[in-house]
Order: sequence, then C-alpha cells, then structure tokens
Amino acid sequence: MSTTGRGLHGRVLDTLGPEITAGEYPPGSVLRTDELAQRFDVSRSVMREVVRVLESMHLVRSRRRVGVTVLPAPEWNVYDPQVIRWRLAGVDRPRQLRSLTVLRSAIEPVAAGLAARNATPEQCAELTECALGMVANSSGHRLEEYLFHDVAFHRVILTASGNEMFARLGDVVAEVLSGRTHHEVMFEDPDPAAVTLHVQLAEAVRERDAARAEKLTREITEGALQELDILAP
Amino acid sequence: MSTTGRGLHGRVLDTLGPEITAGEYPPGSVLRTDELAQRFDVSRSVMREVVRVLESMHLVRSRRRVGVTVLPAPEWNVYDPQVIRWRLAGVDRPRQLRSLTVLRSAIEPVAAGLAARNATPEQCAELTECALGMVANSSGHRLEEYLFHDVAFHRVILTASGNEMFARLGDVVAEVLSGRTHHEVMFEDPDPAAVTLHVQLAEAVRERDAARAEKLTREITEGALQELDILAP
DNA sequence: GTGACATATAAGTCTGACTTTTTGTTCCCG
DNA sequence: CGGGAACAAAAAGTCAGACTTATATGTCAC
Repeated sequence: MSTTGRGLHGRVLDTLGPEITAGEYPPGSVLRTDELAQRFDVSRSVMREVVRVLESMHLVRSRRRVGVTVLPAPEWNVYDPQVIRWRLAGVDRPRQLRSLTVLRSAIEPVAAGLAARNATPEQCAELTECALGMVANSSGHRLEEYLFHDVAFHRVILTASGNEMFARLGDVVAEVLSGRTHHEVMFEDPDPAAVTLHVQLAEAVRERDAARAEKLTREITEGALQELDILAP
Repeated sequence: MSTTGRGLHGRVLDTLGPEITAGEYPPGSVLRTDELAQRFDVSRSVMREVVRVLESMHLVRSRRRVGVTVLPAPEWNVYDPQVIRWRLAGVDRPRQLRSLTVLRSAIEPVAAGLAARNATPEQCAELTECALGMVANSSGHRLEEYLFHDVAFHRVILTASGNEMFARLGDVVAEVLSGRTHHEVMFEDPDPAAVTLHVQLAEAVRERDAARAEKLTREITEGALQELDILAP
C-alpha cells in the first residue's frame, strides 16, 4: 500500500514523513542528521537523501550549523501525493478530508464541463460503463464494488477534461472516496439520488452538453460537502 | 530568482530538472548516476541526492541494474512549485500557462465565496487596500506597481478562504499574473473593467456577500481565459 | 522452446576524512 | 558600558573508495 517502500531510504521516509506531517515536531524544531541516522540505524548518506526529499516537500529546511528545522504547516507542499497520504493516515485526517472535498467541489464541475467538450468516444463509453457498474452495485451492501466504479468514473471525468492539472487529481479523489467508504459513516447503501446523478452525468458528457455536465457535477460535489457538514455556497 | 540555489546539490537540480521537464529526454530514456556525476563534476553522493529529489517529484524512477529512467509527463507531480517554475521557464510555457489559468478559473471563484464567509476584518482591509493600489496604478504604464497589487489581492483572497489547499495556490497565481505582464502581450494599461471587478470583489467580501463574490471572480477569471483564447464555458 | 543457472551491471549502502558556512562567544577598544 | 572584530565550535556539505544487493540478460542443459 505504501508507495515508497523500495529501499532503505524509503522506509525511513515512511516513518519520519508521517511523524512530521502529524505535527509531532512543532514548527521550528531542530533535528540533527547524525542523530536521525543513529535513531534509524542507517548511514548518514541515506539520511541525507531522506532530508533532501523532505526538503523538496518543504516539510523541513536544512541549514548549516543549525540543523534540519521543521517548517510550519502553511509552507508544506500540500499537493504532494505523498504528503496527502501521510496526512490522511495521521491525526488531521478529518481536516485534510475537508480541504480535499472543498477542492473537489471547485475542480470537478469545471472538469466535467471540459470533459463534455473533449471526451473521446472511448472515454464516453468508459463513463457509461462505470455508471452502469455503480447502478449494478448500488444495493445489497456491495460497497467495495460500488466504490471501485465510483473512483473509476471520476478518474475518467478528470482525465477526459484534457487538463493535466485536473487529471493529476484522480488519485486525490480516489483517496477521498475511499476514505468516505472505509472510515466515515457509510454502512448503508449509497444514496440513490447520487447514483442517478452519475448516470445523468455520463449522459450529458456523451451528448456534449457542457453546461448540464457542470451543473450535475456541482450537485454531486455539494452532496459530498453536505456529508461532511460543510455549508454549501 | 531560482529557489534551490543553495548548495552544490541545488545547482545540479536547477540544470537537470528543467532539462527533463522540457522533454529533452524522451520518456523511458535511461540516465546513469555515474555519468551524470561526471557530467556535472560532482560526487556520486550529491548526484544521488539529486536523483532522489527528482524521484520524489515523479520525474524519474531509479531502478537497480537499469538506471534512472525518465517518466512520461502524465506521471509528473505537476503541482510541485518547483516543477511548475521549471516548466514555465521552458518550452511548454504556453501549455503550462493555459493549464494553470483553467485551474485558476475553477479554484478562485470558490475561494472568493469562502473568503466572503471567512475573511477577517484585517483581510478585508488588506483587500480594499490592494484594490485601491490597483486603481491608483491602472494608468500611465505603471505595470509593475499594478502587478504587485494584483498579485497581493489574489493572494489575500486565496488565504482568506481558510482552505489550506487554496492558500498554497498563491504562488501559482503569482506566476501566472507575472507571466502575463512580463512575457505575453501586455504593453497597454490593464483593462479598466477588470480593475472595477476587483474593487467590487473587495466590496462583496467586506459585505459578506458570498454569491456576489463568487460571481465577480468568475467574471475576472473568464477574462483571463479569453486573453489566452480559451473558450469560456 | 523452456526452465534453471551464471554473470555482469548499476544502483544502494557504509565509512571516514575533509571543507565550508554560520552562529555565538570572547575580547579589545572606544 | 557598548559595539564591533576576531575567533572557535558545530553541524551540514562534499568527496572518495570499498563493498553489497538486486536484477536484467545471456547461456546452457533438457
């Protein structure tokens, strides 16, 4: 499940990264490379590589004579998938989930509008297929199967938008949807209204109706906001 | 101007990173750490740190026995500020600028709506101040001064939204606005209509009129889209 | 042709010595 | 007593070399 897994360097990162993003070291805390190397029982070379990566994520800053200082949260590269995963796995999972859901509510409607303009026939077909899969698994506690098609559906929308920035949010949306199913209250079958909206959205995209696609997506994401008790605008 | 500057490691990164994001090595190309170290005249230790950072950006993947392979563009962490800067400085600057402007058009209206709800009195004041600064420099070829206040304005909106993900896009918006002023056609004074919209937006936020703030921002970003000949939805 | 095995290759790791920058202190002089 | 210059220490930065490990690829027997 963890991505970095590979290599000694990745294992250290998978421990230290979550610790920092969880706020275990208050901003301004100073870590020393040598001490960290000792703690993780790795060589300084490996430790330096880890620090470099953390630095590229703006989680820490390494300065001579002072050490590796932890940066305040507003500095972090919160769009880094690795950072997102770490935070979703840690204590401020709820806050992160809210931020991401608001982000979705901004991005996805526009992406859907663009998808209606740019989607290839293959993508339209895929979309319909996903929507059918959602319908087929919308009752009878087939939550996993439903989730699978739901994730695929939104991924296609984001990709079909033709905007690389939108496309890269596929993983983020997947995390949010998966989080809702697995961690939040979601024992019952999915909301039938939501399922219908997805079917209609696939329709709208197929018919190149950008305005309708955008509106439908707005309804979908507003539903997601309401689930988290975020006031809808 | 370049951020990484510090250290030998940063200088190598500032050369190799742009080369990769410019597409000088087709996806699947293989680089060898030793050769790179020779080419840049640095030790392997330094080179390895560089590779680790590039790997964390998903620009390359390092595998044993094969080398450092360049990944296809869709894999890249396009939200990494470093990557964004590199691409804006390279050959696909136009494409990048379009992607970012579309992203803006999705994010900023929602951010403005949230800002109308959440902005502190200080932020409202700051906003008005920026708008005034824009008005004051909207004629007489005071482009730099205008840009300064424009950037500050949008930064406040994004921050005041209270959403950390939105707030982190401040730098991106700054790059886009700055790029428009410096590289694109922008010899004349800014569009008076745009200036008015900003003044009205500051008003709307101050009066907590979320709907109006969102609508006004949508008009602003649509103007930005039109400048780049992107069809408005 | 298929599978097991051998080999070469390039990244991964460790160690120790040395350099450079920066901070904090000390000490001298105004 | 205060301020500035010289100094010392600390921690990251850099380098070189030896060794380990994974793995792609070629080889050989069956």
